[in-house]
Amino acid sequence: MAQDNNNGQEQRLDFVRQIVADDNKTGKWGGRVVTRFPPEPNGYLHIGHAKSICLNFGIAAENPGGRCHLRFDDTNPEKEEQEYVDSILQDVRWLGWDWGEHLYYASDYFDRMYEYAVQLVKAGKAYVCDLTAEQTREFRGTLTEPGRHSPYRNRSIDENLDLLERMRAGEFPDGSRTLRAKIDMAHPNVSMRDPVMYRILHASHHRSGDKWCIYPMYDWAHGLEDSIERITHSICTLEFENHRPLYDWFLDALGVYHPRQIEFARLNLTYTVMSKRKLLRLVKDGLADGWDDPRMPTISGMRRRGYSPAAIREFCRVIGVNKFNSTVDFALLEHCLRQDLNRTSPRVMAVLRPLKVVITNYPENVEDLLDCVNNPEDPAAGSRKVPFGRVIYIERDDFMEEPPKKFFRLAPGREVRLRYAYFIKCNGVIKNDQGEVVELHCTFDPHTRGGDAPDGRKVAATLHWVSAEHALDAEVRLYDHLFTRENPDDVPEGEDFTAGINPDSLKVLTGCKVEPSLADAKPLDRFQFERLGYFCLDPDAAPGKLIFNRTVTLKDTWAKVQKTQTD
RNA sequence: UGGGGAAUAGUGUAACGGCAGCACAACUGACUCUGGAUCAGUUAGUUCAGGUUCGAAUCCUGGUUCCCCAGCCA
Repeated sequence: MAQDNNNGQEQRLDFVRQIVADDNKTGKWGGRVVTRFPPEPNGYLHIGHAKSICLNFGIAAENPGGRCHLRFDDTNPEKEEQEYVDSILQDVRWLGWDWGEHLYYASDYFDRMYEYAVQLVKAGKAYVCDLTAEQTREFRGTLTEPGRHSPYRNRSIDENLDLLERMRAGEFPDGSRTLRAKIDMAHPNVSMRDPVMYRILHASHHRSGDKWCIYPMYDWAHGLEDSIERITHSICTLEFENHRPLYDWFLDALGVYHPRQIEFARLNLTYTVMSKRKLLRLVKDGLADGWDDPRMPTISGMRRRGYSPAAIREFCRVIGVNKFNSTVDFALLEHCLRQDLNRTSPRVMAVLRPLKVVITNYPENVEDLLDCVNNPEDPAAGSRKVPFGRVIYIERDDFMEEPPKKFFRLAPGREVRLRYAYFIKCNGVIKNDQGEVVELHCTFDPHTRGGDAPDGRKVAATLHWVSAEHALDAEVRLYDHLFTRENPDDVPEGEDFTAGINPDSLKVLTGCKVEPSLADAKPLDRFQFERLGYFCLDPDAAPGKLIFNRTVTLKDTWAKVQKTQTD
C-alpha cells in the first residue's frame, strides 16, 4: 500500500524523496532509510500531522528495507497525557501505517541523555546557570543585538558536575537553575546563544513518574533521539530550520551518529485552523464538541465524520511537499474524499426532509420489493430489495408548486421517475392552513416498474424515495465549515480567530426517513444517500436510534444554478 | 535595522539550460434511471529589473514581497 503511483509515468519525486534517492545512490547511509514521526503527546493528531505521517511512513514504505519509527517526544510532563498517546497510536494505525516493533518514547532515553549531558559538561561545553528565566531572556540580547555572557558561564567543570548532579537529585526548586550549552552569546542565530538543555521541573511524568525532576529541552533531546535510533532522515517542519545548526552542533560536540535534518512546509487548509493551541481552545471553550467533533480537522474528527483513510492518504499525496507556505483549498480534500467514497460506498435511499406522497391508484396491502443496485461503480457489490408502497416520502426540495426554469423535478402535472421503482405523475397538492404543502397525490404507471417505460418515454428527473410503511426514523447531522472565512485568522482588529466561528456549522435534522436496510448499520459504516451525499453512522447511534453524519455532499449542479439565480 | 528560508494560472504542484505540464476550482458541452459518476473542451501562470547564453522558470547581479527565530514549549 501507500505507494499508489498509479499515474503510470516515471514518477516525480518531491525534494525530500529526491534527497533520500540521492543518498541511496551515493550510499551515504549504507542503503538504510530510517525516518520517524515524533509527535508530542499534548493533543490530538490533525490533517496537518497526516501530511507528515504519510511523508515519513511513505518514504519508509517506498524504500526496500526502509522503516519509520513512531516516537513520542514526551519531554514536557506539564502538557502531556496518556490520553493523547492512546489517540495518536489509534490515529496512525487507522490511517493505515504500521511501525512494527519501532514504537519509542523520548522518556526512555532520559538516562542516556543525562550521560551525554555529563559528557558535554566534562568537555567544557555546557554549564549550570543560575539566572532566572527573565534574566536569561535579558542576557540573550535581541534579534539585532548580541547577548551577554551569563555570570555563571565560567564555572569550573567540577562545580558544574556537582550542580548538575544536585539538580537531578532534586535539591533545587523549579526554575532556579538550568543546564546550558556553551556556544556563542553573539551568534546571529538566537537559538545558538547558550541554549538551555535542562530545566528543573518537579512534575510527574505520564511514563517516568517522579523519577526525574529535570527535563530536557527539545533542541537538546530531539537530535539525541534521532541519533540513538539511528535515523537517517529527520524530517520536520520549516520553523525548525533555524534550529538545524544547533541540532548539528550538539551531535558534533558529542561525536555521535548524526542524521540529516530536512525541513518542509506544514499544511494549511482553507476554512480551518491547524495549530494544536487553537484546536485545544476550540475544545476547551466548547466551540467544538470535543477533539472528535466531526467538524474538527483532527484525524479522530474526520474519522467520525466519515472520511476514509484512503482519501486522506490520497490527499496527502496530491498536495505535494515543499519549502514554502501555502494554503490548500478545502475543495481539494473534498475531491479526494468523493473520489474514494464514490467507488467504495454502498448506495442507499434516505429522505432528509420528508414530503408525504400518496399514490392514489396504487393498491393497498401488496408486497412490492424492488431491485436496487448497491454500487454502480462496483458490480461486485450486487443489489438489494427495497420495499415500495402506496404511501412514500420524497424530499421536499424535489417538489415545487411553481417550478422555475431549470427545475426538472416534480411539479403539478409533471411526471418523474422514482429511482428503481415507477414513473409517477403529480395531480394533487394538499396544503395546511398556513398554505404549506403537506402532501402530494400522484398516480403511478404500473408498466414502468423498475424504472423504465416500455413506450420509451423519458422523464427529466429521477427522485429518491422511501416507503412510509417501511421507513426507519433517523437523525441526521449536517456539517459545514467551522469557520466562515477562508482564513480564520483574518479577523477584525482586536478579535481572535474565534470571531469567525460559523454559527451554522451544525444542523441537526430529526424525523428523517431511511430505507429499512439501514437497520443493520454499524458505527462508522459509510453510505451514499442517493442524490444527497456521503453519510456515516455516528457512534452516538444505538439500537433503534439511527444517527448519521453527513461526510460531504455530492456535487450539486442544481444548488449551483439556484445560487446564481438568487445572486 | 541581525540571522535563516521562500516566490510558477484563483488554489496546490511539475518542468533539474531546450515546446511552461498536471490536478483542484470556475465556465461550456456530451452522456446519464443519482442534476452523482464519466467523457470532451474553455479561461488562466514563471515576483520585478538587468545580465550570461543560439536558447533562462532554471545560471549570475540587484530590487520587491512573504514566512520563521529573541520559551526554562515542541
